Amino acid sequence: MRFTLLDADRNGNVTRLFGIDEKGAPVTVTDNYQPYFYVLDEGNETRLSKVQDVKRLEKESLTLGMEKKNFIKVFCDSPIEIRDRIKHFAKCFEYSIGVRRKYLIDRGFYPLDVLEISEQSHRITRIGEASPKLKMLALDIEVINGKIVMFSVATKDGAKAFSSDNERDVLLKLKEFVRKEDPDIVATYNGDLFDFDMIRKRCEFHMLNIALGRDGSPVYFGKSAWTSSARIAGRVHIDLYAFVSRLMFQQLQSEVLTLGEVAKELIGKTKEKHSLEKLETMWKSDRKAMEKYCINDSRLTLALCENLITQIFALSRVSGQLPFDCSRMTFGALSEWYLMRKCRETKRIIPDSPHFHEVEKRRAKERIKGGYVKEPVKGLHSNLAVFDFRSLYPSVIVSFNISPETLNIECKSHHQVPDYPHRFCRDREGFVPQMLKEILERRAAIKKRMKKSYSRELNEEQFALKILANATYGMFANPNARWYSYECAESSTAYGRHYIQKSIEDAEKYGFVALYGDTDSLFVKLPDETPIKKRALMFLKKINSELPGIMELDLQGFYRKGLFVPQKKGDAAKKRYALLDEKGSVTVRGLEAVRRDWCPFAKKLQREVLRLVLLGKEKHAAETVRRAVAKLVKRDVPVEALTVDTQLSRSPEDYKTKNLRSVLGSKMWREGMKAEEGAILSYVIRSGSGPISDRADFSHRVTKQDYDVDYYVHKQVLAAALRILAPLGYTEEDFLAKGLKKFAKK
DNA sequence: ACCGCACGGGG
DNA sequence: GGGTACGTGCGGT
Repeated sequence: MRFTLLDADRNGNVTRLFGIDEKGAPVTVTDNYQPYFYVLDEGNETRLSKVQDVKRLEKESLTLGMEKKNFIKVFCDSPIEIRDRIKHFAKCFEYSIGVRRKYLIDRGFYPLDVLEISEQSHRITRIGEASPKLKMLALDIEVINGKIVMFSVATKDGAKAFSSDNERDVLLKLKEFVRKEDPDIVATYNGDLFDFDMIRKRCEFHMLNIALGRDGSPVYFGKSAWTSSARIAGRVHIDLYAFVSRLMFQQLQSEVLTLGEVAKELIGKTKEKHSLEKLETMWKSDRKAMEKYCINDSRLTLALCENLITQIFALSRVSGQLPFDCSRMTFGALSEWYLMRKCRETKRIIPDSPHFHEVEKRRAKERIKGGYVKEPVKGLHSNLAVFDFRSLYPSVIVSFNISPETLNIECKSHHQVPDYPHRFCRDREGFVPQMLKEILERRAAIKKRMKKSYSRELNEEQFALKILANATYGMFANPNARWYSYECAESSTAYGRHYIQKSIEDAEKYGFVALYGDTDSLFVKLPDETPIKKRALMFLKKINSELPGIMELDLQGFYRKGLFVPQKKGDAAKKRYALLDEKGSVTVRGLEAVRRDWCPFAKKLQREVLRLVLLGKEKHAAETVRRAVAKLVKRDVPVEALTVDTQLSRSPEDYKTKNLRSVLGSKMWREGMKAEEGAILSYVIRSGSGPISDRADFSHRVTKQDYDVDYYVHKQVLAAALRILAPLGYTEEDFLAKGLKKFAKK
């Protein structure tokens, strides 16, 4: 029998593999697997064989650091436990790798591999790869006053919703729908932290067991220190928010990762955003409209999943991690698992995770100096060229052989790190640079093929490789990482700073004005802001002829306009700019007031101001701000546009300080409304004096006559607008007409 | 200026 | 599979 591997879990020494067969039917295969770990062979075999619960020993030769060494493979059911018992006399390795993952690594199985299970021996062997057609279902729930009142499911055959005042019915119907569709993939948007968490809580309340698993098991939750994930046995739950927020956000223009914004950018479809109050009203008065809203959400989620699943699969194939896991990983974890696979394939010892006290020690070290930032020349500029180093840190690591085992060792020649005593061996290639070089070469080959004939699969594969390559530096700097190396991280950024600074100097010598530079990128214009293309290309050629190793400067693009906002004093280096390209589309970084404690009125104004400024309509922008201020002062702005939703992260009495949430929450208690952890409060600031926490009131009982003009003018509208207009020389005074001055702050 | 706390997504 | 996010902005002192 043949099947495509989609997921796996483990119970004791039995691993269950989930997949689908050639006809697309679900398959579960079990395989026995005896866990083990390694001990450095120091003549301690006899002693090891006497340790209780050790099942058997084997000898193996593996590379550790730069040398081959002899190890004893210790088979036992619980490597961590045995290791604790013997660590006083044996040097132990590979005890800290979860069995489910170690199984796949040892067997050499990659997700989406086609595996064959022999009828006679039950041995599982790898046959090839597949891109299977999978049954996908997207799920979305609606919650009113803490109860699940509605859900919708979307599949390729259409979408439907179910709602009822009886929550039990909703939950039972949900189970029925999912089990009837029997999807391979369940897609949600924030299902790990919201939908499935909510479903679990409400099931507990009703004492229901909602068995969504293919084996009849309920949804179960993988806990990690700061997040949790919802697993469904036999199906792959893809939480698109988890994926997008960890691995995709850098590719996105949008700085908020709401379903609406992400879907708009990736699939060109979006959703209407309703306030919580609106939803409540809909539930009371127009359930059909609410069903439509809910169905739209699950449709969007489905479309987004269809769009992203091939990318997730590409990451899975490259990193060797299951789609469920790799769609929830951070860059660092992904690259670590890749290296772990490669260790096994090249017969190396896989480094273990550091222990807590070791992590603490690493954390206590001084922060590693980061990339170089050239403060932007603030204001609006014309005719810009933007350069960036192609994969700066990966190319530095490869070019200078930066790896823990090549650091400060005896050798004939070495690379000397600028401004640091560290040196890296030049004679023999280190493990990390070797792996990285492989990734970069593989990616370059794919890009070459793409130039001849573009395909989506190739693009997704090169993107997966890019993620892996870019994560390598972060791994050196991450105290939790197996390949952590303070010196390697320090050296990577030192080389990075050296070469970006040098390229800035060279650009200036070449006659450009260097407007801004950050880590690996460089923004320039000509002094008279004349067209720049020809000179930029000449400059690029010159620089690249001088760069060492595989380092290379790329032309990122030409822009008609660029607006730069300087960092506040003492602020960490952060990208803050907006660009207008030759086709008229706008790129924004770090400027937008996207936090949810900004009211819709201020957010909308800021977007408009930015658009106008980039189009060169600065006066028009200023006038728009003035009009917005005047409208606020005339009390002509609807309360909804000033309403901010906030969530109680704990019960009101548990807040340690007096703040807006604690005050509002207690107010609710006093008035007999429940305000528990998780409650959403929609508030508007009333006029008056004293801290705003005292003046925040529930939006439904605030009218246009009550809102605090001063607060909304200064803390919302002008604060948002001035982020963009301040670098152009505007101050608050410019927007306060006579008669409004009394609202101005001294 | 500093400090403590909360935010993100979802409803 | 976690004993640990993370970078930042707000309000209060």
